[in-house]
Amino acid sequence: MESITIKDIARALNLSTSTVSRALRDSYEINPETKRMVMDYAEKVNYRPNPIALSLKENRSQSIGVIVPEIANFYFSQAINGIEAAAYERGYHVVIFQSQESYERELEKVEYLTARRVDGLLMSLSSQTIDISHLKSLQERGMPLVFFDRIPTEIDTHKVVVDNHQGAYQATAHLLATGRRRIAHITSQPGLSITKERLSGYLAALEEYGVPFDENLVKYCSYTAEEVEVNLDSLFALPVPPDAFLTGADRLALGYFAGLKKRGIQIPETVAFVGFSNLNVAELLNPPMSAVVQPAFQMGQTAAGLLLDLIEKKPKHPVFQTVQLSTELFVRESSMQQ
Amino acid sequence: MESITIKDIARALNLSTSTVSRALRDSYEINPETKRMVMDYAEKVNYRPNPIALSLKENRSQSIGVIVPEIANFYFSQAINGIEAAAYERGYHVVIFQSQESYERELEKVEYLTARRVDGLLMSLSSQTIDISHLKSLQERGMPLVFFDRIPTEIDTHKVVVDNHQGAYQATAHLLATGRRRIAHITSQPGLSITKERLSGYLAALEEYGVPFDENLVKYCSYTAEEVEVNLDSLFALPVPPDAFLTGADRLALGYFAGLKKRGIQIPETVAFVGFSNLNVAELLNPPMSAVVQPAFQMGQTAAGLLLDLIEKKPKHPVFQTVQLSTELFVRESSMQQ
DNA sequence: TTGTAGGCGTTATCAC
DNA sequence: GTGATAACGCCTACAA
Repeated sequence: MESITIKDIARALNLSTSTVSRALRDSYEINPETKRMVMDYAEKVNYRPNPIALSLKENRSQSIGVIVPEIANFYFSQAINGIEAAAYERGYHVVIFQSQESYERELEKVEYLTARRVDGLLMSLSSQTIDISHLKSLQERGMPLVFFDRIPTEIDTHKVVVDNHQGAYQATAHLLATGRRRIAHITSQPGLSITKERLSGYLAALEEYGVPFDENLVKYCSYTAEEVEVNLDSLFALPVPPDAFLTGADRLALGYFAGLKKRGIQIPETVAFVGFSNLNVAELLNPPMSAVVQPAFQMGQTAAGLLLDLIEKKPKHPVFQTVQLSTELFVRESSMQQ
Repeated sequence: MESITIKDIARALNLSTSTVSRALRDSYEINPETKRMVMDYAEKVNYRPNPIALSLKENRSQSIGVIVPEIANFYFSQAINGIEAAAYERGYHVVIFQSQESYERELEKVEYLTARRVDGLLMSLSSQTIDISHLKSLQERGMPLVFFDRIPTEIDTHKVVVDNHQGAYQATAHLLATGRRRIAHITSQPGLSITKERLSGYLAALEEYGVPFDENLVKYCSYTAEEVEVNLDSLFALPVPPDAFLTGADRLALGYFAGLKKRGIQIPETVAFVGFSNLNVAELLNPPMSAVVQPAFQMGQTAAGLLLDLIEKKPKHPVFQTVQLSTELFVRESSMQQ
C-alpha cells in the first residue's frame, strides 16, 4: 500500500514540498501556473492527503467517536444513523465502537478514541457503568462530550434523551384507562437513568388512578430466556396475576410474548418502548403490541449537532442543556375479546 | 486535550526520549532501575502511546475497516459483532462505516479507510455497486481484502457467504412438498450475487418438482411501502395468485405481511431469510413465518479471521477461498387451516 | 513566488 | 546503558 505523498509530487515536478502543499491547499500567493500544474499532476496520480499525518500535526482528526452499548440493537443503530447524517453534513467522520454493556470495554474504547484524537465523543453508557470519573476527567481535559439515551447524572454537559417519564406515564395511564389494574413493568437494569425515569412515570400514573403500587410487578432484567421463565413464574404465582405488560424494550416484549405463548396465557395488552422501525412488527403480533415510539434517529442527530457545536465553537463557558425528545404512543387494537 | 508524551516523561526524569521509549517497550539492554523508574512514572501520569504517531511511522494501524450497506440492519450488525469478536481476540480494532447502499458513499469510505491506513478491509457491497475497478486496484496495491455476503464475482480474494442457493432450494422444496404450487419470490436487487443464487435455488426446486417457472411471481424490490402495494396488486391480479411467499429478508417479509393483512388476504405459508435473532419474531406472527436462518455472526467471524490471516502472514501467493456457510430451515407450523 | 527548516510523537540506527 | 538523530507526511513561519 505505497501511497503518493507530497514529496513524490514535488520530486516529479521539481518543486519543493512546501510549494506543492501551498498549491494543493490554495494558500496564499502562488503562481497560477504552478498551481495548475500541481493540481493536474495530483489529480493524475490520484493524490490523497494522509489524514494521519494531519492528525499528528493538528492534534485533531475531523472525526467524532461514538460508543454505544451494542450495535446489533435497532434503537442504537438508528441513533447512529442520525449521528452519521449530522456529521456527514458538517464534514466529519464517525468512528463507531460498542461497549457490549461492559464497563471495562467502555473504558478501553474511550481511551482508544481519545488516543486517536477524535474531536469529540458521543456516548450512551453501558449498563455496568457506575463510576464515571474517567469521563469527568476527560471532560476536564477539554474533550467535548455529549451523552444520549443512557446518560449519567453526575456530569454537567449536553445530554439528549427521550422523555422516558412521559412515555411510561402515558402508556401506563392508557392501560389504566382501559381498565387494567395489574400492570407488570418489565424493564432494564436498575442503575440506568432510563430505568428510573420510566419507573417514575409508571408510578405517577398509578398514583393518579389510585392504584396501589406492587413492587412484585416490577422486574429488572436482561435478555436471557431463563430469566423470562423465572419472572413469568413469579408474576403468575401472585395472588392477582398481571393483566397487562409495560416493557422497556421491544426485545423484552418479544421475549415475554414468546414465554406467554408457550404457557398458553394471553395478556389483553402489552406496550413496549420501541424504535421507529420496529413499529410494523408490533402490529403483526397477535394480539398486536402497542408502542411508545422513541425517535432514535432524531436523538442521534440532535446529539451530534450539539457535539459539533461544542467542537467548532469551543465556548469558554458553555451552557449545557438536556434535550428531552417526546415519545409518541401508538395504540394497537387487540383482536382478543377484552 | 493535552496528552502526556514520551518527551514529557524524558524531561521529568532527565532522560532522553530514546531511553524512555526503550524502557517502555522493554527493548534491549536497559538498566533495570531506569526501566522501573520510567514505568512507574508512566503509570503515575497515565501515559498512553499515541497511535497516530505510530501509524504514521509504521504505515499501519492495528485496525481493520468494515464497510456494510447499512448498520441499522440486524443481519449486518450481527456480522459486525462476529467481526469484532475475531478482531478483539487478535488485538485489532474495528472501524465501521456504512455505504447506505450508495456507490459513491462506498467509494468515499474506501478511500478514507485506505488513507487512514487500515491494515485490511472487510466489505459487503452496496446494491448500487457495479464497477469494482477501484477495489481491484486497491487489492493490486497490496491491501488485504475480504468480502462477505454481498460479494463481487470479478475479484479473486477470500469471500464468505451464506449458501444462498441451498437455502432457497431447501425452502422452496419444503413449500412444494407441502403442496404449494404458486410460490412468489420477493427478493433484493437483481444485480447482487445473493439475489442470483437464491433465484437459482428457487428454480432448481421448481424444476425438481416439475412446476413451471412463472417470472411474474418474482419481484425484485427495495423497501418502500408503495412498492409493496404495486407488487401485491400485480401478484393478486394473476390468473392463479400465489399460495406462498419466499422472501429475501425478514424486513421484506414483514412489509408483505402487513400489506396482506391490510387486504385481508391470508397466505398459508411464508419463508424468509433471517439472521438468528429475528427468529423469535418469526414465531410470534400470525400465521407464523418459517425461516431460512443465516449465521450472520459466524459469517463476520470467519471473514475477519481470513482477513487477519492475510494481514499477518502476508503470503506471496495466497490461495483464495470462498467459504459457504450453511443455512438452517426452521419450519413453523401455521395455525391456519391448510 | 518559492525554498528551507522545524515540529507533531514515536522508534530505529548509530554513536558514545 | 544511554543519547543524538533521522524519518514517517504534512504544514507553516521565516528566509530568500
